[in-house]
Amino acid sequence: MTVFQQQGYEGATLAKLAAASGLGKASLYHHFPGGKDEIARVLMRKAIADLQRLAFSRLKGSGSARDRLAALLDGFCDYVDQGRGHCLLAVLAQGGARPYYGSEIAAQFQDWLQMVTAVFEEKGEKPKRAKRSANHFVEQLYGILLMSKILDQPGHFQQATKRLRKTL
Amino acid sequence: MTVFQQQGYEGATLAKLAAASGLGKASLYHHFPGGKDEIARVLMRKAIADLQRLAFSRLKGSGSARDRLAALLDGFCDYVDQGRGHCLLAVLAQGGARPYYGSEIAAQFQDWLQMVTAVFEEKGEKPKRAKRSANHFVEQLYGILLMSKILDQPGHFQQATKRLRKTL
DNA sequence: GTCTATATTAAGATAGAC
DNA sequence: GTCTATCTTAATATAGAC
Repeated sequence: MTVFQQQGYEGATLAKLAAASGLGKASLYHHFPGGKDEIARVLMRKAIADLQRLAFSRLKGSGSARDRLAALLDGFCDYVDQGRGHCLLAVLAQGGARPYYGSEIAAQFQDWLQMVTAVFEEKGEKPKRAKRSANHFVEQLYGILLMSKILDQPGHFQQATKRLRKTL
Repeated sequence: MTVFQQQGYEGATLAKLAAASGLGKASLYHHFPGGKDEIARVLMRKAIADLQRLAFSRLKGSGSARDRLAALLDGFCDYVDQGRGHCLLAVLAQGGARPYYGSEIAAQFQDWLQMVTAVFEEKGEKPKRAKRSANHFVEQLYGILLMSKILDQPGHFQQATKRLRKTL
């Protein structure tokens, strides 16, 4: 997972994957006969499951709408290791592998956006505005993550997510 | 430029660069003796110059602070071809090539953030708050761009930037 | 300046021993 | 289930003709 997150699909060579896993290349093919493509696909589904479990599932908790959005934000921070890590879904959706994995990722984000939209409606916003708020919220999560990578300043992610938390 | 934007550093092979440029591989080495690394570096500096010229330089215009921020936003939309293209700087800052190009990119974004901060101070915001506003603004630009890639819906970029324009 | 041809290395992938 | 060894292809890079 780390290799794909940091190096992207093309940069994640079997040699690096073998080294990172502690196995030989042939052993990787024993577990993943489909090779690199299968490894990436399994990791993509794991990333979806992780992000669902750590972040978006927390919208279904008890608590107020505001608290559940805050819980989602906290879960996202955990998922990306407080800005030190990446999101594999964002990585795969941007690079040359997008044609192979993009549609499944897009469909998942559409689901998640609907979940967030429902929470903003709960807060009293009308459907159209709730949808805009949901888009804005998720865009902020990924905007903060991306700018933290670009600026490469420890603390930027924490400051920006703290700022976002206040606006909820 | 397009090949690097779409395929990332590792995915941008010399064969693809040759095909896209209409030259043979050997001709690319005539113009760029340093090979792929030199091509990427030249393109990175061109991307900085383009983004400066199309977007951030417009903060220095006449007009109100609000109008100049809107001009920056419009310039950014042009730079990324209304969401259809990528930003090479974001691509290089995220992938495996980050150790080689990241510091120059980070320094440039620090400069740009300072320029945006100054405009928010002009709008009457105190230094601390102006810095937060500037961070938030640039994060939104890149958050919108990234989410447009993830969702892959024509129109999402336009809708989101229109929404952002209203909040200025 | 551009090309063909080629050298060299690394990548993805498989065979078969243990 | 893991390994060494190997195959095939593709990648970076260069030589040298035109």
